[in-house]
Amino acid sequence: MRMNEGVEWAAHCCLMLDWLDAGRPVPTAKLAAAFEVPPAYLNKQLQALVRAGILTSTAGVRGGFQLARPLTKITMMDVVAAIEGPEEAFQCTEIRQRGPGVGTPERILRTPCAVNAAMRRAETQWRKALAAQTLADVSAAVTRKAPKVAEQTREWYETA
Amino acid sequence: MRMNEGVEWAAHCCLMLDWLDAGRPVPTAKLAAAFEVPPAYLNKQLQALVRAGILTSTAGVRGGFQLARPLTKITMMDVVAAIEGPEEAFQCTEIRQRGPGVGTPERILRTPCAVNAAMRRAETQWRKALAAQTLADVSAAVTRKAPKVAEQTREWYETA
DNA sequence: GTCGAATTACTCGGATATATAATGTCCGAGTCGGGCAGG
DNA sequence: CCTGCCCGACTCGGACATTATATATCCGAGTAATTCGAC
Repeated sequence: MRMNEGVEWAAHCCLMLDWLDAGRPVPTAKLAAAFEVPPAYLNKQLQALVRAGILTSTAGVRGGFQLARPLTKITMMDVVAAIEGPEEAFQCTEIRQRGPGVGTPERILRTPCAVNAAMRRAETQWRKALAAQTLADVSAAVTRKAPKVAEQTREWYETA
Repeated sequence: MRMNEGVEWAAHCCLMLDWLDAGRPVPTAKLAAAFEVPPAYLNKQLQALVRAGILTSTAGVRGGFQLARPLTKITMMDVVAAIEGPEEAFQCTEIRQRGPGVGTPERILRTPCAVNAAMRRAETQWRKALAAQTLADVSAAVTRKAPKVAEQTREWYETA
């Protein structure tokens, strides 16, 4: 069970877009250069963020990606869901009711699978923790340790 | 990010081993028949449970698998860790420090990655929720809805 | 009848294929900006 | 000098390879029960 690498990329890209505060779209190539990741593959992840409504995309010469809303309105859960999809990590296949059954199918279907319930309980905690943290919180944590990060990022962006 | 199907199998097998209360090892073939899953592949998952110290295995004619300790001493976290391995789902690759850097490497290495920290916080909640639930709890939840499950399971096992 | 050793069938365990998903690449459609001609 | 149109380059977007992981299978090593023979 490994999470897609794209989640990390997506989160960092959102932060960078906020720090740049470019006022205009930032192309994939710039972001890819900043993190040394394959541009085309990063583009694919950014597309997913657009579909999720986190970013907006602009085509054409000075095109690229922009934040669709402020970081305070984007949770870690939003980012993860955008890249990983909405489905749960644990997928109950109801093996309990297969085979030379224990109990009648009817009764089994009425009661939920306890293993599944336990898994969902844990996963709900995970999702709640992710939803409780906005990208603004994360950005603030970075700024606390490295106050000049936004300024330095802008500086690099304008020179490169 | 999908969890291995083997986790579901492993959890249900542990429950069944407890319900059977056979007093002797139960072979893979029986468990596989009960759930209609590929025997050889199930065997692989059970091996992982043995390596994790959740089950004990016995070779030979009347061999098979047994619980190494009571269900009260086995948490959902144990089962997940046995199948999925110990590593975290989110793996920080430190992309922030790659590329035409923002800030000096030295300073960056001193401060932890805030994105990673946020992810770990969520994942810790998940792990805590899993560790808080023992298989005994899960078994109790099943028994509450279907009190005869253990009896029926034994009955099936002895006839088949 | 009892004991012991060889045999045999059964089971685990890991090495080996196959299917599926994640990662990475490529090319076309669309669009914005700039250049150029005409007024 | 200003305005409108055309051209071209840039960017996104999705279709297409490639690699890694999960799923599934197979066969050998080892063991315990059973059988057979000897005492």
